[in-house]
Amino acid sequence: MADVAALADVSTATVSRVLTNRPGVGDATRQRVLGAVERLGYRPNAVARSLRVDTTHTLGLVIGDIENPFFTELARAVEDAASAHGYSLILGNADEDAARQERYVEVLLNRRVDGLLVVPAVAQSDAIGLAVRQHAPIVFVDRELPGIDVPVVRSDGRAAMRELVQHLLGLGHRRIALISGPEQASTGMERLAAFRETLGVAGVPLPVAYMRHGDFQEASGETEMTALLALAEPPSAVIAADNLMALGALRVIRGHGLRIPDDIALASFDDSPWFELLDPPLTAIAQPTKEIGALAVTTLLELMDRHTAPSRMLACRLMARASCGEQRRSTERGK
Amino acid sequence: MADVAALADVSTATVSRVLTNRPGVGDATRQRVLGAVERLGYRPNAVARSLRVDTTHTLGLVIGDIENPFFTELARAVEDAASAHGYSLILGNADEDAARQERYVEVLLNRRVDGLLVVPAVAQSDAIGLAVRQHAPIVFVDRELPGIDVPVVRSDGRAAMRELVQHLLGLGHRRIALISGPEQASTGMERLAAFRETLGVAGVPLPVAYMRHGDFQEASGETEMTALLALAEPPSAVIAADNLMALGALRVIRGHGLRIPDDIALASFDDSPWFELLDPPLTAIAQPTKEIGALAVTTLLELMDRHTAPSRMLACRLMARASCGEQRRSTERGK
DNA sequence: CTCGGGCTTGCAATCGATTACGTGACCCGG
DNA sequence: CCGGGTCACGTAATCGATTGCAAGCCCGAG
Repeated sequence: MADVAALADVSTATVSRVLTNRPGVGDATRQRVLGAVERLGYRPNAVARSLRVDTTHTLGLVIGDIENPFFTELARAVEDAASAHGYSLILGNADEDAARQERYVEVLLNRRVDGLLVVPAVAQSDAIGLAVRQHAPIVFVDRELPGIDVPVVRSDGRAAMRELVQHLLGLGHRRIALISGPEQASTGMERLAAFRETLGVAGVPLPVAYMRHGDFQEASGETEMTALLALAEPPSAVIAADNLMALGALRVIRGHGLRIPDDIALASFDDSPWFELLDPPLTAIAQPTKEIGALAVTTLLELMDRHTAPSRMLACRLMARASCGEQRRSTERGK
Repeated sequence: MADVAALADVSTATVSRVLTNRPGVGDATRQRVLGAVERLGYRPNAVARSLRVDTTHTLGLVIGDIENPFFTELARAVEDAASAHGYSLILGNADEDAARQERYVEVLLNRRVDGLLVVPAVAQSDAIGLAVRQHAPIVFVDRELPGIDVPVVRSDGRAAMRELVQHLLGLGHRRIALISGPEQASTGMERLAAFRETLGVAGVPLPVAYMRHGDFQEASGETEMTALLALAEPPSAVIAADNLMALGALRVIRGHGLRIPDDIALASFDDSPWFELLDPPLTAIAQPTKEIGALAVTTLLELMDRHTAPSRMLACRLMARASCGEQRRSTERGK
């Protein structure tokens, strides 16, 4: 910057004023400065600027598992929204691991991100607790943490699960199993609770063996589906609490040579573009991922601005296809 | 930091030494400092540190289209590798748009990332050209830019395409079409060239109408496949140059009520976990995405360290499945 | 007792910007 | 011709760390 100033024969203060479009610089001087900038290929040092103005124009996003299409779509939506608001995004992948999550939260806060979006991977987090006490702007996405009071942006898994179960009941299923998420994940718990509740209200029995816990990974979908098929009385329908476990479950079903939906019905949380290309197309609950991401960013910006922001919940959509019986005309088509 | 120093009754210099694990601090003092850090919930300011030591421990990644599963997998691999080496990752999505790409490169360099990974989206880039002249450490991934001499890490699309075409020829196909990428993308061109060449060597005619240009997006796969089916003599086999276009093409094939592979065969660049769950499972060329990402990072680190690094090319693998005829025993399973 | 050397610690410059405040030039009305 | 106001620009402090240099201390050898 000093070089630019020297070449343009002004002070660094003036260079700064030109580069930040501040008034109080003569037109001639401005041109001279811009010329010098151009000639020298000068690059303002955003690090120094951040130090001085105490703002980095950067947001942080810590997600549970970047392998999971739901999270990658979320990351994309967040990146879009952030960039639209002039913010860069630093991405952290916790890999559903407590230590990695803590480390990332620390690192991002040390980097002085202006705000932090977190999909909490584990039930407890000292780092987040401390940060919240220090009034760091944090918003939870998709999941929440008990006892930590920050805005949450997520979809209504309870209503969605209820709708899906009723859909299955309506198709005549009475032996319905659920491959749920880990106990620590609030989303997993919520979906399980809604599942039990809806069956209970309908007076449909629910054997303990029909409630399985996976870890949101493909392998656990395989494991749990295998266990279900080994039961004396296997379920007639299975719900997977996320798309990776659905993928694993599907593999096992195919491996056993079973037919969908005649031998067993399958439905999944999280829709995917290729679900409708399967044979039969897979029934799924579509989360409004893009909206969640965009809303998470605006909520975070609001929190940064006003020091308070409301939690928000978005509705899911049931994409009823043929994988649960009674071929229905599916209503959706691409986008 | 001053607060910590005051509380521990030392100078900020000593606090710094303790926090960076430098020798020359007495044990008692060290403990006092750590205690003060703990009590105050002190967070070192990485921005200030970066300004002083002129290194941010951050890498930048600008990818073509975050919507594309290939790139998200790449991003994941890069994030993994970066984090393993102690670096954070700032992610930029150029959306296959020249202006956005330029903007991101500028922003990331202004942020003083220690190194930059770019999947060049367009044929020309002033920002990258300038940066390279200024000796910014940049590595290209997957694609390259003519006239700009930086290390490139990518897979061997030429050999892969050759193998795929020969596979199709071996299955008896003689009317083979290609839905390629845009002319600006080096990968698109390379795949097209290998396609023509292999057919030429085999003496198989290639109508101009069989060479279509998409833009790597799903919609263009639909468009081009529709055009191919409308030909007087439609191809017996179609290759899509990426998985999104394959998805679009598949939609159209299904929409026309055609059967794979009897009516038309389909193969794709970029494998996906769900390809083998389709009916019939889709033949694809699997790129070593994880390896590309990891190698890109190590290449970049090498470049940062030694100011020079070689380009590297990795081999693809043909996943021959049933979508091109003659059910073969596929050799792969999972990852 | 003195001196040198090793260890611990503090002082102060530095990284590259932003910005409050001050200063001089110029204009204009009275 | 003078006072005040406006405008353009420079001076220097500041953000929060790191680090070269020097100073103080303690200890043992001579």
